[in-house]
Amino acid sequence: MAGIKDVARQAGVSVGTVSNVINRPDLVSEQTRARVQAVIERLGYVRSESARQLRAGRSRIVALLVLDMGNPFFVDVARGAERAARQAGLGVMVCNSARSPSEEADYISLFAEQRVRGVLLTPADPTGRTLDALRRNGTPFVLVDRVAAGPAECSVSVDDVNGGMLAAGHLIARGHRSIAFIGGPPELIQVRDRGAGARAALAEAGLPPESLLEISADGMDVAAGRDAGARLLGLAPRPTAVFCANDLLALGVLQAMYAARVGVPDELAIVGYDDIEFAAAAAVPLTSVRQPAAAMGRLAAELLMEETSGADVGHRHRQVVLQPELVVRSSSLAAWPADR
Amino acid sequence: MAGIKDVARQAGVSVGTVSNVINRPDLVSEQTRARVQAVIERLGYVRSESARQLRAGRSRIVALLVLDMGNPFFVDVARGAERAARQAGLGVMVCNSARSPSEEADYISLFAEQRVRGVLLTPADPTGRTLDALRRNGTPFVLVDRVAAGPAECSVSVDDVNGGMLAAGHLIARGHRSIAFIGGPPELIQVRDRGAGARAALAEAGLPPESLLEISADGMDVAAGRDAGARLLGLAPRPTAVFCANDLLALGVLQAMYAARVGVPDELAIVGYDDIEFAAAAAVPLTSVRQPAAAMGRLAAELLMEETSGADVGHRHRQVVLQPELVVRSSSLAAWPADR
DNA sequence: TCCGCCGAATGAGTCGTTTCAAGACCACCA
DNA sequence: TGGTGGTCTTGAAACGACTCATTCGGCGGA
Repeated sequence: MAGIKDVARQAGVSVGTVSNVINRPDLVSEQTRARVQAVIERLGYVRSESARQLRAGRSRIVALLVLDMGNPFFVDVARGAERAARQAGLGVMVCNSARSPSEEADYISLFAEQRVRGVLLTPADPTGRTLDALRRNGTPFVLVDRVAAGPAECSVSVDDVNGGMLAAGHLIARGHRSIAFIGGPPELIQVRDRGAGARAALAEAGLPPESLLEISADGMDVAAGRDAGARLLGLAPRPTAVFCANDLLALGVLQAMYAARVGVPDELAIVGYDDIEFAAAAAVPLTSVRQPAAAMGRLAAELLMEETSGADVGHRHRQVVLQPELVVRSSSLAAWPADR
Repeated sequence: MAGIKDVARQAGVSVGTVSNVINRPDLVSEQTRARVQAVIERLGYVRSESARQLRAGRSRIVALLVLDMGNPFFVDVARGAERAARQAGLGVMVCNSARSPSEEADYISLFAEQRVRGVLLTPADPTGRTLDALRRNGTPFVLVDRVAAGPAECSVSVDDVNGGMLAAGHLIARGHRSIAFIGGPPELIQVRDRGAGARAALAEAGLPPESLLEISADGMDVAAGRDAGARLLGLAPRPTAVFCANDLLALGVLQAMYAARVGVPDELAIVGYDDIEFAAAAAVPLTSVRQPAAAMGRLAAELLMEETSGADVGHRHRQVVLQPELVVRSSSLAAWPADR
């Protein structure tokens, strides 16, 4: 494979000049530039990124380490981050820790070897060892979908309490007075926050706390939702609406209702959370709370680039909190409450 | 950041010895090794991948360029490829061309700059310019989910004709004698092959060709499926079963049936294709034809590594064709045909 | 003719690692 | 004592591009 020296020799100039043709064309005379360009084309010369990096001391790559590549949410985060990085001439390397602390640690050391510009991540390791490793070797990072522990670190997250308020508020506005909240394992902060938001919405509307019936699912997947839906069906005065902490739970509930021939939304309104791609594809398109995933990715990348840009003036570590958005579809639009 | 020279100085040995401690520990005496290791730990030394690459002339990274990161199929391909590459000590860089030939071309030149070990890709550019670029600069590649044009190239693909046979054969075995096939735009080879498989299954069962009613959707998404489902509902003797070229189409049909209160599977059986993650999460869990996505990724990576391994002995370019698998769920299991 | 200036081109030095021929040291045997 | 073999260690030469102080050549003005 042709190197810069081959180009220089064939064009009859020095390597320095070839380098200038590529990186600072204004320093080179018109005709020299044309001649060198021609040789570059002819030889199919491609510069070696590793040599550039070695010289520059750091790479032009930002790492993005997500919890689950299969989750459309993170795919959107990746898209947002990629776009922002591209505009700044940086590449994004997307990696998947699959919620495994050991894979996460593997990737972190890979990143260190690669001398990446910085890391955007949602940590999988609850002990925080991952972040310590980054801090130790001085790799800049931005937390995604988590709030930073202290003011010396950047993070971008979403306001889950408000998300819960949006969902429950919508159901209340549609006339529902008895609402179930299907949450997953209560140790997940996100689930707790969404429930808290729902309670706040009830209180704000002047409804008694008993109007919200909390059902705890033993997971955050479709099967758990199906189980919870079955339990819901067994209740004597059945709630007229259900708010699920997650779209998968909502899809599970929908399955249970279909099997029991309970009409959605007329006999039971459903609101999910996350607005995953298939929320709109469900048998009854699902009303859901959308997280601004692409914006998170973009902001995270921008914070990182601000921190690592040459212009050292004034990067303040920030903890950005974004607001979710309610996407209304058929599953919460029963005809009757509007009629009353 | 500490370099190998700092380690050497502090440990009182030469850089060569430090390198040996890291890469060929058996050449170094026990006590020297321990001393050097201690210094490495203390200084937090991390070797620079770019310097290694520069020396080695090529990187330890395999690129995977997929059509659509949002598609669970490709996520599985990525997982398979990643696992195989990991075992061989290589990293995988997953990139998303989003079906755009220009983005694809951008990535190809990025890969060239990075001197990647090889590329696994599903080309987005129908003109084949992408592959020419790879051939020109001698980057080894393996086609994924496409059949190679000639015997001088590797590919891993899936037998779509057989997939169509499996789907239609299943419906025939369940007693259906009038089946609709909802295909997407006919210029897609995959769609044509799946339809051809379905026709072959009918012929094999001795049914007349009219038993298969072909409906062409103007897309491969849920909306197109909903439209096709509406058209299906308008038919006078309505088929008792439908085979969709894609799970998204099938979900769209399911939506249309739910809205029209046509029972699935009792009044209409549905079979999809791809077995995407949400096939099982649909209101009626969807029978579907699963593509061995992870196996494709693994095999593609293995073919590439065989080609690029130092052991030059006998890599024959191969075109591997894998077989799909039918996953039966509720959407095709009506009670009645079994009873007859 | 000499000086100074300017744009253009040069080429040596540098980045951090791996590799490899050569050297140092020791033990053993003849 | 000299030779031989073996184990460790060394130091210098790559790898390919970028940078920057230096040089070159030409030109105008004194």
